[in-house]
Amino acid sequence: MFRPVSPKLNIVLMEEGVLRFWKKHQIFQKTMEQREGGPEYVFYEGPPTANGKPGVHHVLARAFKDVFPRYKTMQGYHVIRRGGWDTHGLPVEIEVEKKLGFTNKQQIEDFGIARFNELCRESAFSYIQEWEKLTDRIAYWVDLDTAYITYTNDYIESVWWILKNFWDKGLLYQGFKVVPYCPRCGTPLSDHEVSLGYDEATDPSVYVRMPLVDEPDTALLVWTTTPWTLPANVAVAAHPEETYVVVEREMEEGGSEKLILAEALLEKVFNNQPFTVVRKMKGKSLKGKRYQPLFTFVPPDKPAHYVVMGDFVTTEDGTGLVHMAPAFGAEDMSAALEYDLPILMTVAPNGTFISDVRPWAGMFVKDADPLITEDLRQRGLLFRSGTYTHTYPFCWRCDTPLLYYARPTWYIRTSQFKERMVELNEQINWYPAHIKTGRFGNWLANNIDWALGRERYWGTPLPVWECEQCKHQECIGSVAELSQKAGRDLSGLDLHRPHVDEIIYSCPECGGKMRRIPELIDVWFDSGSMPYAQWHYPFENQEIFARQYPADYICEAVDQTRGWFYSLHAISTLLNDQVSFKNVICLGLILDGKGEKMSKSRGNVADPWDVLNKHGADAMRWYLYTASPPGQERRYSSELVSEVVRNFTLTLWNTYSFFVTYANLDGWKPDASHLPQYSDLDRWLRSSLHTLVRDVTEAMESYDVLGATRPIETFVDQLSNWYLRRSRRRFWKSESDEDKRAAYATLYEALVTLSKLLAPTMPFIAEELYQNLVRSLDESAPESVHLAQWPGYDLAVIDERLNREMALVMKLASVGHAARNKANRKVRQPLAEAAFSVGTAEEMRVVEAYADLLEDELNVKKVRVLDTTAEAVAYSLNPLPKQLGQKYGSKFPAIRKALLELEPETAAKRLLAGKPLEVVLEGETFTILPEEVEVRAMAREGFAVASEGAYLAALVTDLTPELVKEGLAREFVRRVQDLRKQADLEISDRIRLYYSATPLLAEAVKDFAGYIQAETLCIEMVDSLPAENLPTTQDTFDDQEVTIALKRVE
RNA sequence: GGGCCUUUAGCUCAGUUGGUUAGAGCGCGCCUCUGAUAAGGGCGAGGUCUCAGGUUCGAGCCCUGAAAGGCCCA
Repeated sequence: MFRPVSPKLNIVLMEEGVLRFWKKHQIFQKTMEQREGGPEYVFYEGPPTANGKPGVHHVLARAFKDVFPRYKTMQGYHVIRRGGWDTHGLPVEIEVEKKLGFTNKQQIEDFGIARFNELCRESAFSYIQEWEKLTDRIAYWVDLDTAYITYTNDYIESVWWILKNFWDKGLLYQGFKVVPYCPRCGTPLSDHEVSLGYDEATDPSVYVRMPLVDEPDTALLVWTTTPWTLPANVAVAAHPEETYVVVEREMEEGGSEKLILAEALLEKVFNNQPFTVVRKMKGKSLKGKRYQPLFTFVPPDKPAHYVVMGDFVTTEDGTGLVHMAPAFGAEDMSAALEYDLPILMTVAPNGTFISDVRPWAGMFVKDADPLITEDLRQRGLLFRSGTYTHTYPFCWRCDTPLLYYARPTWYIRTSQFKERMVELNEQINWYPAHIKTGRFGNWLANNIDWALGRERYWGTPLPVWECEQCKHQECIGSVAELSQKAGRDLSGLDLHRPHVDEIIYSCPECGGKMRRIPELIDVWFDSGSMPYAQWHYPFENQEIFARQYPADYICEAVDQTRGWFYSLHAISTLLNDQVSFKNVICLGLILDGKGEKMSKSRGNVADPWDVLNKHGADAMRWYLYTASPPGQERRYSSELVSEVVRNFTLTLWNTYSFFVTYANLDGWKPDASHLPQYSDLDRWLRSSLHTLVRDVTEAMESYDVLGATRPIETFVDQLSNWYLRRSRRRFWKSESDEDKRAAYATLYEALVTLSKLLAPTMPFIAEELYQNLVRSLDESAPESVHLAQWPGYDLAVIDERLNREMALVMKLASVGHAARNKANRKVRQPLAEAAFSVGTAEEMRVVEAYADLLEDELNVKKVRVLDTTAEAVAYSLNPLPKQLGQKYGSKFPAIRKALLELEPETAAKRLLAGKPLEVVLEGETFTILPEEVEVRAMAREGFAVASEGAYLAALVTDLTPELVKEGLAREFVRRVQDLRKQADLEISDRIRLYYSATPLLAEAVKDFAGYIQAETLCIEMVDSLPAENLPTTQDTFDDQEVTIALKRVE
């Protein structure tokens, strides 16, 4: 006996039961233990940070991460599914700062780095329980107990080892570069951090006059969106090849002036204001022209304030003359190096003006923009001011506008490995494929050195020590090495600030004091080090590492292209000269129901629990897998998930429930020793099933999640709405014959196979089915579907022709139903005949072969092929372009025309008889084969027909008295069945029927008594109403009245 | 300005190496079936496949250009 299954499914209760089962029997642990010794399948967890609540986008990533480890486990692979947590970095610091109400770094220093970092350590896991709960509920099987944590000493030590390796190869260097810099956080940002924070910004748009020294009343017209950089101006750049003009114009305040700008921008700058072009010249003739500085707060220590040449100057915006402040722009800085210009540093690291800039000293530079503009206006140097909206980078965490700012910082020479990174990327299988050469490939091809240093507190310290006196530098690659330098055992040392900073040793060169430099490293370097650091490699676990590197599979959202995907790839390339992951699914963003991006900052993050508590994890996962290709953006809402439940889960569940109900009634059990006598329908279902297994397996092998899920939906639909609907009678009939056993065996095989195919994607319902269908009968079977073997398929069972034939039969049934509808003949009324016309001789054979099935489905006494000679239909030919076009190319239109000009009746009959046609074109004879032309029947008037393409169904709708009575009997049965249901009878309960009916109906009931009794499990029919009070129904149909009562018989 | 992606029914999406009649689900209206079903079936309304060129006997699909939206980068 199978455990009885209600057709009503409470998904959430079912899933919670399965969760308890997994926990009680430690199934997850067993999936790892039982596969030990099997081939390794390597999965890397991209570590999230648990200092915020997990959202739907995390469910998306975790759902996709989960699929392949489960699939591979079922194939016998050993998959270590180690979790991981990213714990360092600004996101954590900022949360703590918020809690403490801090707004700048000095407050942290005052508070104490040790205390601050302790709070960071706690904060990093403030939502750990939420994460664990959600991970558990969605059945993302990842080992959180042994998860790697980036703040542990072991992890940090491995990172140090990697850095030391780079140091030894000369790949770490300290540079002075203009970097995107967050004045609030007081730290430069890496490029991938910058890329996280672009947003629309409205900045001032300021046109400034820079009067020439040697030409009275003539000024360079310069445009900028950052007035705050003007006090640091040292030069103006012009493009050597562009054409510049001197224009003369009247000033609003009286008098006239001459301005120099690029010719191409005249209209943009002056709009409709009048002006006269005085002179034209190439940009290079401006070279060296001196102008009066706008400000003199910081006196330059080198020659400055003249025109320089720059190829980077464009005539898209502005005036074609670019203001240069080397401290605040990368191009400005390179021009400064080229022309030996001074670098005026007017801004302090906290983003405020230094005291030399007297009027605005201490003011945040962006806040000073309007004051500076006003100052210029008052001095007559402002030509025009307005606003300019463009995309501008903001700090990805605190939203402060970034400044481009010259800072000393540490770099990794990744650009030296640009070509190699591009080459190695060729080995990676990207899903979707375009990321490889597109977004990721371009990013690698344009690689610039990795800005590694961070002037912060909570992170992996850069292990470089420097001598106070002689500036000698050393990189430390392990705790042991540091202990040896320090001359004491430091194995208990916390490798964070401020503790590491306290380790001071004497310089081997000069005996001075070696102190650690203040910088931390970019947190992305932490996560990119996880292949090594998660095992504390190379200090421990060298063998495990060898087996667990590189990864077979990783999966994250597309925003990790420049994040984790890059840091993994860069570190692996520089360290081992090989890839660190072989296959990667790169997920698209998740959007809300309106199609808008979900993000913490927008506050439209849907709570995954809303759906989990209502529709369950399986449905949520399934929706995410099937909604759209993984790389595409996808919309998400509770309504979309509920469709999954209605259309897929419940269909499957009810098929399962049906099977269990009837199998239990019949006491059926799988019997491997008995070979079933499969019917055509069974053979078709098995052929479809094995085709499905083949297709799903192939899709899984190529990381095609959509291909591994959508076909299952189609199969379940056909299983339920064709196989089962067509097979119901086989299960109902009272005798247990060969045919019935074959039906059970077929349905059982389908359900068990489905449970395995669904295990990686819908782990709950898969387990539920498996436990009842397999484990309840066979104690020796694997304990869980997730420990079972992935199903194989039998090519001998796959019958493509059968698949095609059944597709045709379903099509014909559909056309037949359409014909009934048109003729207004409900299905309960039997009809004498249905005749089909099909396109080819081969299809005619199919109609005959499946006549029984169609008769039953359409409730007609006879199904046959429409007679080509005797019956009143007309034919037309449809030359098939696919066949004929490919065969005859440009002659196809002429051949088509010739075919259509043939006498259709004669030609159609030849073709349907399987004989070729001949057409003559310009003296050339072409032989047209039957399979190259489709024959279409057309209905003549007066027939109950429906057609679709080449397929036509014609119904004989005349009713004999006998057919009418049979129809009435069916109506009667239906009323009885309704009554049984109302009376809450068991399916197998026997009944006694009492009825009273108008004469014609009464006659029909008597004539079809045997049929009625068999259908309704009635042991006796009484042609009168009972005295006692019994479940009763009364109804009128087809001009007949009836009252029915029933009594359950023990 | 550059790179990548997307654009097909009211909504969410399919659409095989190009094949003449572009599909499904949801929603809507009408009809129907049912002792597995929260369902199923049929019919209908709803499409200039974003636009313009080109290649081809034939283009939703290939090529060129444009537009709109998105993501990323300057």
